[in-house]
Amino acid sequence: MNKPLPPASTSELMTRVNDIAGLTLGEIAASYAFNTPENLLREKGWIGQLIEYVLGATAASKPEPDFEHLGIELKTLPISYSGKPLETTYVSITPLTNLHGVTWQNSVVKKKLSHVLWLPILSERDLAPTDRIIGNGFLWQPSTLQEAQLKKDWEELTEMIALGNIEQINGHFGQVLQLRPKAANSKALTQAIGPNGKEIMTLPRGYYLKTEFTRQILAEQFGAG
DNA sequence: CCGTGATCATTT
DNA sequence: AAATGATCACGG
Repeated sequence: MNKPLPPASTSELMTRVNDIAGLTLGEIAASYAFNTPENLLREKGWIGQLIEYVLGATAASKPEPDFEHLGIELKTLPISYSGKPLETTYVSITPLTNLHGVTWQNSVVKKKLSHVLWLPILSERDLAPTDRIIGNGFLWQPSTLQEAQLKKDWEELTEMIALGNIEQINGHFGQVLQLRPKAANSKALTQAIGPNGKEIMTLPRGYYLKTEFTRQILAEQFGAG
């Protein structure tokens, strides 16, 4: 099977999304000769990469929306049998230096989350990757309230980073957006601002959406209860 | 090392 | 069980 081309329009993209709903990852992987691992221990991003391929995403490994010409970011969302998110959702790497002039409006987080294609995947751990089931994908843009929540957390976290307090931040900061390590391992280091503006080296961090936030997005789309 | 794709594993 | 911290693969 040839590599899928980028969808020409949003409606074509959503047609493809609807076409794969209900299929297992094993079924679509077989269609595209995509290797399927026994587990995700060593290929944690496999599901996202498979879906990107099948839908014709273009911006792999680039800090751009997955569908550049459509301005849409693709996020797979692992869900439980009861339809709740199983994991937080990675958004982007966290800038730790050169924060002068950075605002919510021009932030990478706002840019990334401005238009998202959520694709729930029934992904309980007792299901092998090949047996996991693709759900109903949908387009989403943050509501006024959601954006206000994101903005508040982002501004608080960014201020702490800019004031040299990165080492005080842990995963419990933020109502909907949190900061957590995002690195190869705990020995990876990157430059950051320390106390008194002194340069320090610290673990690279990423922005993540908490599960309660994505649970609400699913509830709005599919109905609570 | 950075940034993409995330989930695993341990702690609470 | 849920939340936080640690980790895996890959292209550049």
